[in-house]
Parts: sequence; structure tokens; C-alpha cells
Amino acid sequence: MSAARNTRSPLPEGGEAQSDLLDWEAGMIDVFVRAASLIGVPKSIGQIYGLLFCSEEPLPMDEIMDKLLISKGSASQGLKTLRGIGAVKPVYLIGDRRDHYTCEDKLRRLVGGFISDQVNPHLTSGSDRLDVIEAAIKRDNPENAKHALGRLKLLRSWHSKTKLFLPAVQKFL
Amino acid sequence: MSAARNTRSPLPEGGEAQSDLLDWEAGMIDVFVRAASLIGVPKSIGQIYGLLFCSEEPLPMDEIMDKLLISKGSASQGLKTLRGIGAVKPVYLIGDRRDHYTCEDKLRRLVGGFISDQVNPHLTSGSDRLDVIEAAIKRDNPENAKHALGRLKLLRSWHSKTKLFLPAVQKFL
DNA sequence: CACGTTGTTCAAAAAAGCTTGAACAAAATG
DNA sequence: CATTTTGTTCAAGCTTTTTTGAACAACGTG
Repeated sequence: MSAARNTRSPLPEGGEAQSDLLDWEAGMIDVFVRAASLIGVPKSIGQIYGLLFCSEEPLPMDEIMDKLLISKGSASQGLKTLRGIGAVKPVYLIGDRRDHYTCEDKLRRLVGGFISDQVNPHLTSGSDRLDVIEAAIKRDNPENAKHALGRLKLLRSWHSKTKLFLPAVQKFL
Repeated sequence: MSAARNTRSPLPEGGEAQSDLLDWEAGMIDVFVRAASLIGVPKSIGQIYGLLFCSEEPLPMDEIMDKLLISKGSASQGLKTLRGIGAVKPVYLIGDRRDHYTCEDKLRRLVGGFISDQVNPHLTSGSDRLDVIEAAIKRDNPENAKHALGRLKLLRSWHSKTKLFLPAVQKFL
């Protein structure tokens, strides 16, 4: 095998912070950042998840800050969100006061956590909104009430299809 | 049936533009705006789709502008995007030079259009990125190369599951 | 072919969302 | 209990995205 002093991503460094990511790590993190933005999740969260995905060991917050060059606020907030959807899990190491984190790497759980945290609440409140709309139609009784009720019915069918669909996603993945 | 002068949403009006949405329409549009933002689509696009969803007749751009109180630029740009994913269809009415639009109201087609326009391109380019990562691992041959390759393999499996999954979505909905 | 209508484009303004950093809380240490 | 370490919160700043509006292209029409 050919010699190789691991090529690293840009970012020359001066005093404290140091990126120190290998190319393959930077590449993977990039994949996660893109995937995150596709589903409307902030960059820093994709970065953190990606870094943990690459890491063989659980990482504490300050290492995450150093490697990704993000602020304490971002790191703390990002980990909070990731914990919330169950995408990272805290690991307690003896002899180290700091919380360490690993990523959840079962696709099914990742998706499940995201759905129940980010999607289901909207689905639930959506149901109430449809009831309000129905009330408005019946109250105002516009001349095209028949059409309006038809649309409402269609929307309700989309709603219930989606509710059936999401659990099915779990099984599939 | 009880008397009722249709209650309308806020927005007193002065000279030209007029919102003139009924409560039930405003409610439905709101549902679409929320759904749109859930999947990272701008508000104005959700509004336009919602308005067309409520309307019994195809609508021309200037009516859309007037009812939603949005600018010509937004309306034009929003319709362009919606046409792009096949969420609205142009309808040509004789005796009227203006293009009119109706919404696509088959859920399957809506979702299909969105996926092939917004998701598939990312999936495709993602595949190339994984190859680049693999090359980086083999080139640098870091001491944890075994672990790195394991992660890459996992990510590849997620990738192919997703590729299988998306067409399945179509059938289900 | 001059004119009015319809629709697109794009630079600048506005809005929305993310990140930062400093102040604060909590908890372990000596 | 004073001090240090670890982590959270949140207002202010910054970036990115969206919206606006005016200039311009396209196209019928008379």
C-alpha cells in the first residue's frame, strides 16, 4: 500500500481550535449536511450528526466544537435537538465529567424519531384545523358550499392516508 | 338554512388589491402554507397552491395576485415552480389571453412530482459523493480505515433503501 | 407597426432563520 | 464555600432565502 500522510480538509489553524478532519470525514459530513438541508434541518445539526457518524468513539461537546469550528451555543443547541429526535444518545464515561455522544445508526429509529418529533405534531393539529374549516363552511354557507365540502373531504382523505403512511414507512426502512 | 353574509378574513382594502377570501378559503390556504413549510417550500407557493385548491374555476395570475396580495414577481415565480413539479396545470380558455391554472389534485402525482424534482437529483449526486469518499479512504488509508469503510457501507445501504423506498411511496399514496 | 396586455427576470429590500458569544446555572472538586 | 468545569440560554449580528417592483420581452390586436 502506498505511503500517505493523511490529506486533511482546508483550514490552517493558529491557536486553539483545529478542524483536523480527514478528507473522508469531511466528505461524509458534507453528505449529512446536504441530507439535512433537504429535510429542512440546519447545517450545524447535519454536521454534528455526520461527525458522530464518522467517529469510532463517543465525543464530548468541546471536541465537537473544535472539530467542526462551531460555537458553544450551536453545539449545545444542536445536540439538544438531536437528542430530542433520538438521533444521538448520551454516553457516560467513567472518569470524565463531560457528557459524550454517539449517533443512533439504525435508519428506522432515526426516521421514526424525526417523524414523531417533527411531523406528527403538525398532522395532529392539522386535524383540528380541518374541523374549523368545516365549521366555517357551514356557518357561512357560501353559494359553492357543495364544492367547498368536496375539497374538505379530499383534504381529509389526504390527511388520513398520510397518517396511515408514516407508520408504514417505519416497517419499510 | 340560516342567513349568512359570508365572513371574510381581515384585510380592509382601499383601491385595487382586495383579498376577498372567505374564512374557509383562508383556513385551507393556511393548511397548505403549513404543509409547504414542513417540506421546505416557500409560503407564497403554498398559498398559491391552496388558493387553486379552493377555487372551483381555473384562475389567471392577476387574480392570484389580487386574492393573495402578493407581488407579480412572487406569483410568476411561484407558478413557475409549481408547474415545474407538476402541482398546477395551465388551462387555456378561449376568449381570454391570460393563462389560467388549476391544481393537480391527485395526491400520488403531487408527491411524485415533488420527489422526482426535489429529491431524486440529490439522491443521484449522493451516489457519486460516496464514491469520492471511498477513494479518499483508500488513498489516505487512515489507521481506522476498517471502521471508515464500515460506515461507508452503512451509508450506502441507507442510500439504496431510500432509492427503493421512494417509488414505493407512489404506490402507497 | 404602434399599442395594450400578459408574463418573466433580476437587483435590491425585507423577512426568516442560524450562529455567536457572553452571561448565567448547575454540579463536582478541593 | 470558593473555584473550576461543563452545559444552557438568549439577545444581537449575520447569512440565507424570499419577496418586491420596475424594466424588459413576447405576443396579439386593430
